[in-house]
Amino acid sequence: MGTNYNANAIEKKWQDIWDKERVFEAKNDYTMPKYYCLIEFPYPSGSGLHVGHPRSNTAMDIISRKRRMEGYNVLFPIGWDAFGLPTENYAIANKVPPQEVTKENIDAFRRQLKLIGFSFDYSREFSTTDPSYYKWTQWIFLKLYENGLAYKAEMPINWCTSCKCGLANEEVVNGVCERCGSEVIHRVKNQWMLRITEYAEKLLAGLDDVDFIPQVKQQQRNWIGRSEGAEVSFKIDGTDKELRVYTTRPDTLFGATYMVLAPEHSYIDELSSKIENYDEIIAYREDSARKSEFERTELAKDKTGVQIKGLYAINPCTKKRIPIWVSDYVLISYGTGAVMAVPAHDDRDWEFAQRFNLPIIEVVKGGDIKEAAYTPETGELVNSGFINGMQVVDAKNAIIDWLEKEGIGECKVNYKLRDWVFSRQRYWGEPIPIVHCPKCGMVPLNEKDLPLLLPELENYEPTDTGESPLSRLESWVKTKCPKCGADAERETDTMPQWAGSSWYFLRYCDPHNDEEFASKEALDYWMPVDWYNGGMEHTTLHLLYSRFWHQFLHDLGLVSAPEPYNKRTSHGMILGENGEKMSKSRGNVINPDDLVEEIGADAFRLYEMFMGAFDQAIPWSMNGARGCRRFLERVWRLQDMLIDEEKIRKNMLYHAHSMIKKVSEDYEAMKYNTAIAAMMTYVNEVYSVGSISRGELKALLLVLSPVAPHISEEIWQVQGFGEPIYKQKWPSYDEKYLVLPEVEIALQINGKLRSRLMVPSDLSRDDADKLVKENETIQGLIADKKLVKTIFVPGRLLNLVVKDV
RNA sequence: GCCGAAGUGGCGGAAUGGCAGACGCAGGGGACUUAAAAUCCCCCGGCCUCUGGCUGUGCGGGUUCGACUCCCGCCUUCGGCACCA
Repeated sequence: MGTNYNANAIEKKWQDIWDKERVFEAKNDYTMPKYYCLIEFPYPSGSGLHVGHPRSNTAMDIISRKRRMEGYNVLFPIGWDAFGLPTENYAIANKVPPQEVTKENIDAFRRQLKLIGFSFDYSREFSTTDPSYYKWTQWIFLKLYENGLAYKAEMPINWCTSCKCGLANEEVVNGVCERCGSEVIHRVKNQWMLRITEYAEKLLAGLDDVDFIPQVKQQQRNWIGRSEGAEVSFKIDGTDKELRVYTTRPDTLFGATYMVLAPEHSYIDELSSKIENYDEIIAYREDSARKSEFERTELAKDKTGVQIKGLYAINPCTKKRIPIWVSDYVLISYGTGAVMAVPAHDDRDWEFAQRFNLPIIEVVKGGDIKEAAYTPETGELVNSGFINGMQVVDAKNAIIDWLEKEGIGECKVNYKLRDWVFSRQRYWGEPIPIVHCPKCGMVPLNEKDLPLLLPELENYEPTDTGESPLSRLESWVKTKCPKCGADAERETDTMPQWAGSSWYFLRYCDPHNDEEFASKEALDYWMPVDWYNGGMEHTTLHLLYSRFWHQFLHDLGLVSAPEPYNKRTSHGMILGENGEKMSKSRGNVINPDDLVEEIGADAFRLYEMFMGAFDQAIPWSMNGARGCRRFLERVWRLQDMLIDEEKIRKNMLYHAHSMIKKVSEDYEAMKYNTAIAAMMTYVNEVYSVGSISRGELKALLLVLSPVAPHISEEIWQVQGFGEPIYKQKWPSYDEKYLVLPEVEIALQINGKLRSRLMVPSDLSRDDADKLVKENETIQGLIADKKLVKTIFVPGRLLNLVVKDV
C-alpha cells in the first residue's frame, strides 16, 4: 500500500513551488500567441471570501491552465475593487480609517485565494484605491471632461436617506438603496454626470461584433432601449405655448384624446396663472415626490391623476380641444416628460381613461377596445382622416411626412438609457480633480498634479448637509486655481465605485507604468480580453459602463481594440443548502477556509465545478463536496494499481481517447460537470480492469490537472512522469481510437424499444436490411405484421415501422 | 405589468430529434473486519399478472417512424426591470 492522500500538505507544497518558480506570471514576450482570461475583480468585503467567488475563479483558472499547456502566453490577473460604501460604513462604525480596513480585507482575501491555488499572476496585482492606480482613473475623468462627456447638471436625483448621497437609477433596487437598503427619495442636486447616452448607438452596434452569451446582449439592448418614433407639438389653447411629446406610435395621432404631464413638468409653473386648480396640482406633485419610483410603478393598477382645469391642448389632426391631466405614471426622465394619450392603443392610457371616464377612440382595426387596448403594430387605420385605410407602417411614414411639412413634429430616435450620475457625496472614492475658481469657473487639475490624493480625515461621517466629508477639511478644500492662481476651492464629491472597475482590465496589461495608464505596446498585445466571466447582475451596470469608457478611449486613439471584451460568459449563483441565498442572517454560509481544511482545495474546486450546470443557480451540498474528495482518494489509490507499462493498453485506448476528447471539449463549453463525470467514468473503468498503465494514468492527470492541480502534480512527480504538469503539453486524442468494433444498438418497433442488438459499428444500411430479414429475434417480433419501412441510424438504432395485417 | 431563463427519480443533474435518468449524493444489500470506520462489489423512477410488460421528463394539444428536445396554448418557479409612451 502506498501513502495516504494528505491534501493539505500537498497543496501547500505545490503552491510554494508555483510561487517560487513564478510559474503563472504572464511573460512580456509579445511574439508569443496570447490569451487574456479575466474574472471580475472582487470587492474585498469584511466577511471574507464567499463560496461564490471560487466558482467563477475556478472556471477561468481551468481555461488559463489549459491555455498555458496549449502554448499560449496567458494573462490571468487579480486585483481589488476596494472603494465603496461597505468599507466606509465599517470605518465609520469602528472609527478606523478606510485605508486600514481595506488593507486588512485585501490581505484576508489574498490569503484565502492563495489557499485555493488559483493560477493568478500576483505580480500584476493592484487595488483601485492605490494612488498609483486612481491617478489614472482621475486622468481618464479629465479626458472625459475635456471632451464634453463629463458635465454638471442640476437635476432630480435619487437620494439615499441613510448614505446621504445621490445614486444612479441603476443603483436603486426595488426603490431602496442597493448598498444599504434604505428608502430612496427624490431630491434636486447639482451632480457630476457622464454622457453615456452619447455612446448609446455605439454601445448597441458594438454588440454585433462580440461573443457574449445571448441573455447578456439582450439585456444590454433592452437597457439601452432604442426606439424610433416622433416628437410632436400640441398647441395649448389660449396660450402661445406648445406641448412637446414623444411617441412611438405617431400613426395613432387621431386617437389622442387627452394629454398627460409628469408632475414635475415645468409648464405647471409656467402656466400657473391659467390653471384653475393650481393648489390641487401642486398637492399632487408633492405627493408624487414623496413616492419612490418603486411606489410609482407598484401602484400600476391603481392609477392616480388630476385634471389640469383651465388648460386644453389642440390635437393637430382632429383640431379638437382635449383635456390635460397630470399623473405620475408619466416620468419626467423619459422622452419629454409629457405624453399624448391614445387609450385605444396603449395599455396604460386605456386603464387611465377607464378610471377617469375619458373618451377612447379606435384608430387601428383589429381589437375590441371596449375590453382592452389593442396594441399590435399591425392593422388598418380608421377614424383617421387622410391616413384612413393605410396599414400601420405606411401610416407612420405618412404622418411623419405631414408633421414635418406642417412644421409641428419630426421623427426622433429615443433611448431608455440615461446619463450616468457620477457624483457621490462620500469619502471612500476617487476625488474628482476639479477646482472651482470664482473667476475661471470649473478648472481641471493639471496632469502633473495627479494623483489628487484622498486626504486622511479625523471623521468619516457624512455631513448633515449632504456634502462629502471632504468638505470639512478646509486645508484640503482651499487651493489655488490652476489657471489664474486665485484662491479657489476643490470639488468635494468623489467618484462612484464603478469608476475604478471601468478600466481595470487595461491596467493589468501594464500595471507598474508611471508614465501612462498602460503602454500602447502592452495594450496592443493583450487587448481585447479574450474571455471574461462574471455575474449576470453586472450586465447593465459594470459591463455597460466599462464598454463605454473603453469605446471612449478607443475614440481618442489610446486603445486599439474597439471593444474591451471578446467573449463574455456568466456563472450561476451558489445557494445555501436550504436552497435560499447564502447570507449570514440566514445562517447558511459555507466558509471556504473550513472547507479547504476538511476536504482540501482540489476537492473544493472539483465540487464547485461538478455540482451542476455552470450557468445555473445551485444549492450547496456538503455531502456532494465530500463525494468529490472521495473521487480524488480513488484517483490517489490508482498508484497502487500502477503497472510498469508506458503505453496505453489496447483495451484502454478507446476509454482514454474518448475521455480526452470529452474533457477537452467540455472545458471549452463550460460544461465542467460532464467533463468531470467523464473522468469519473474513466476511473471506474480502470477499477473494473484492476490495473492501470503509466500512460493511462498520465492521460488522466493531464486532463484532471486544471481542476485539481495539486494532486495531479504530486502523483505526476511521485511516479517520476517527468517535468511538472505546468510544463507539459495538453494531450490530444486520435479519432481512430474512438470507434469500437462492435456497438449495441436499440431495436425499436414503431418507435418503441423492443430489444437491443450487438452489431459491427460499421454496419451499413444494406447490412441492416439483411439483418432484419435474417435475424430470428426480429422476425419473431414482426411475424404477424407488415413491414412498412425500416429506419436505421448507424451506431444508434434500428426502427421497424409495421402495420397490422 | 414587462423582459429573460428554467420545470426530468428522495436530491444535484445527464441526454447533435434516436435506448430517458450518464456521473455524483442520499438510501438498501453483500464482501473484508473481533467490531466500527474506511474500502471494494451489487441494487436503486413508479406500477403490474415480474426471465416479461405497462407507464413516466410541469399541464393540454400538434408535427414526426420516433419528442425531455421542435410548434401552438396554458400553469408554476427563479432571476432582471424601465408604467419608457
